[in-house]
Order: sequence, then structure tokens, then C-alpha cells
Amino acid sequence: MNGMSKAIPLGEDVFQRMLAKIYACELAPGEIINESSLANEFGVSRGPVREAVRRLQGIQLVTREPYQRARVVALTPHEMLELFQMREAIEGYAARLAARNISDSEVTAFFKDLERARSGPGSGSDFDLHVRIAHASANSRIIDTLCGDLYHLFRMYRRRSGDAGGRRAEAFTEHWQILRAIQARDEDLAESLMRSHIRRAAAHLSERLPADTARPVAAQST
Amino acid sequence: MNGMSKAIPLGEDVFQRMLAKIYACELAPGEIINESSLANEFGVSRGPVREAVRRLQGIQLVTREPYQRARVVALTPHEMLELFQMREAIEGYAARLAARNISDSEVTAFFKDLERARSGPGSGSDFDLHVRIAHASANSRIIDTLCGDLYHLFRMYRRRSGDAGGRRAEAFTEHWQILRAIQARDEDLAESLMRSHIRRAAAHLSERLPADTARPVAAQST
DNA sequence: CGCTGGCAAACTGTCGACAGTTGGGTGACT
DNA sequence: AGTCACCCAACTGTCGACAGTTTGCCAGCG
Repeated sequence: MNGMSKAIPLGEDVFQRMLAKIYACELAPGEIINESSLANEFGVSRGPVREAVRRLQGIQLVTREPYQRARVVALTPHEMLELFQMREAIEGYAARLAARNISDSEVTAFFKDLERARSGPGSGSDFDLHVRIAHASANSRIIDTLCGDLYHLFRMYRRRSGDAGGRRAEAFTEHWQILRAIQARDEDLAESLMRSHIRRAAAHLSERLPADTARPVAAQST
Repeated sequence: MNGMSKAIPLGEDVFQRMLAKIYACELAPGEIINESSLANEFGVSRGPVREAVRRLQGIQLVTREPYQRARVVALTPHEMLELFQMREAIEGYAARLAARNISDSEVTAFFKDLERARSGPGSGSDFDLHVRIAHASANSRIIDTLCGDLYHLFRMYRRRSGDAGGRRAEAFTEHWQILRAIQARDEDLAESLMRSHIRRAAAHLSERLPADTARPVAAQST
């Protein structure tokens, strides 16, 4: 189909592009995924698209039942709170492990980057710290989970979650306290603070969410 | 190929059969997966096999890199300990949620089944309790994770983990204590006990494992 | 007017064939 | 004899076509 010789499979490329479309809400939550039209749009056959959809299904961004259309996942408020509970469990433990395993020089660098993020409020500065703590846990399975499945889901809903609300200043303080606990090697405190931090974020989110826990959060746009 | 009319896709069937083969160590850890031969063996084309392999890859039972053979995952002792840490985080939190959400009648039934399991030492009585606590957490994402990915991996390695060792009696006591804490609605205690329980299991496992953390646990059988 | 049954279009599942890549084996050269 | 380049075989990636199933629509009936 094309003369370019790539060493990477098409399915991988399609996967990335679909991920981007989902982030950009070109594929909105709840929207039906049509293999043929996507294949046509990307200029490939249905095989690679199928493969990409399976992988998206694997990381829980797409739901599907046999012989039925695949849909971009649409989380209900209730499911989103469940997700936050999951984060509370895993990220809390990650903070504990980080307090145990991180090196002194690393934690110093963390502080420096945190300060820098306060001055220049870059877009993704919040979640970056969470990702970095995950990495500091030195547990590759935890890293994969937090930076994979959960990360994708949260990134997908971030725009909606009002992250830029009044929480920004509080979030900074909470981050600073967590780092302090990690620096002090206080595992219990680090885990406890991380849990509180996530619980507050969840509470903040649930305030500005419909109380209805039955209907998906967004997009019955079709 | 057959006259039977089924409503379920072939890929689903292949997936289940491959899962069974992995559990039975017919597909041993580290073994190379050949799409063609499996397709031939199952009497289907390579498509459904491909699909099944992708799904197995999604639940972390198969590893693969582009244009290279897929392999049944082979955990190193180190990776297995990481898995136990993950369990500690999630199952601990599940125990907390169970203490919060379970009904009195349910916890009574739990006790009854636990006693019954002590008299008749059925095979899977140990992990069953973990699964039931997961369900009692009432968090579907936690349930899916514990009963999905992690459960498959542990089931795959259970035979090797010496679960039937001297831990059985201790495990029963620990289970009983956890249930007691749940019944008393003591969330902190329930979580703490569950974590200890899993940590002890991990320690027990690491004792009878090679100290080498670089090489996979089993099977370079090819 | 509402309901039921069946028809047709669309879509997913499956298959066999072809193209591209990788890794190993063979043979020539030093 | 050892080393390197080349070739070949096996396997994965991709494609287009065909089969089975679901779903929405329309006509006929109560």
C-alpha cells in the first residue's frame, strides 16, 4: 500500500493513532467503533485495526461483547470513584515503596522539579509527580499499571475533571508534604498522605459531578 | 470446518484452550508460541489464534516484541515478589473495603465456609477466600484486577509455589483473623492483617526459591 | 394503532494467500 | 581453521474475500 519500509508493524501505529483520537475525543466515550471505516480512514486493512482494538480492549479503553459493536469506554461517576479507590490503594503503596527505595539525590531532584513546576505551571505537572513516584517505587508491575491502564483512563477524563480548579494550590502543598515524608523515609506517613491526597481529589471531582451514578459521564453524541 | 452452529467466536474458544494449556504447563513458561502450529492443532486459521495471543498478551501471560516470537511469560523470582507487593497493596485495600461494605449475613456465611474448608481441605480453598474478599470489596475494578490478571498469573505458578507446605494451618489462622476484623468493621486491622498474610506468603515462597533473581523460575525446556 | 414476523443491510468473525523481516546455516575467503 | 557474507527457511504482518450473526426496518395482522 505504501512504498515506505518500516520496521514497526502497522497495528502498532494504528494503536497509537487511535489512542490519540480517544484522547482528543475524536473518538468520544461511548462512541461506536467501526473497524471498516477506521481501516479506510487509516488506509490499511481491517486486520491491524482489529489488532489495535483488541489492545485497547486489553487496557480497558474499549468495551465489547461478541458479535456486537465495540465502544469507547464511558465511565459512570460510580466507576470513576472506583478507579480513584484503585489509585488510592496502588499509589499509596507506591509512595510507601518510594520512601523505602528512593535515593537521596533523586528526592532532591524531585523537590527541585516540584518547585520549578510551581513557578511555571506547565500543563501536566500534576500527574507527572504521580508518575515519578510510581517509578521511584522500583516495582515494575506497579509502574506498568499506574503508567498504563490507569494513566490512560485518567488522561482520557482529565479535561473533564476540572483539574485546573481551586485544587491547584492545595495539590502543590499536598505534593510537597508527600515528598517530605518520602525524604524522611517515613513509609507510613508517605502512604497515608498519598491516600489523603487522592481521596481529596476524588471528593473534589465528585462534587462537580452529577449525583447520578448510573449514566456514563459523557457523550451519547451519536 | 464443523457443522455445529455456535454463537461464540472461535477466538474466545482458542483463548480458553490456550489458558488451559498454560495452566497445565503444556505451554510452559518461557516456551515459544507458534501461531501456525497452534492454529493447525486447534483446526482453525491463524486469525483466531492471533486474537487469543493478543488477549493473553493483554493479561500479561504472554510477552512479545515486534516481528519476534511470542513467549509464555516466565517470571523471575524478583518479578514474583513484585507481584506479591502488588497483591499486598490491592488485596489489603480490598480487605478494608470489605470491612466497610460487607453485610452481616455475608460475613456469617464466610465464616461457615471457612470452617467447612478446614474440615475438608479442598484444593482451592485458600485462594477462594481471597477471591471472595475481593468480591466483598464491591469495587468492580478491584474485583476484575484480582480475579483477572493477577489471578491468572498466580494460578499459573501455584503448583510451583509450595502452597501445600506447612503454611496451611497458619494460613487458616490468618484467614480467620482477617475475617474477624472484617466482622468487627475494623478497617485498619483488616487491611493490616491481610497485608501481613500476603507478606508471610511471599516470605515463605522466597525461602524455597533460588536466590538468583535474574533467571526465570522455570522451564527453558525447548 | 400497536404488535409480531420476517427480510435486508451492515458489521463482525474467519479464512487462505502474499509480502516483509528475522535468524540460522552454508559456503567462500583470509 | 576461523571469520564473514550471503542465502534460505520459517515465521510474523498484512490483505482481500467469504460466511455467520445481529440489528433496524417494513409489511402484515390483530
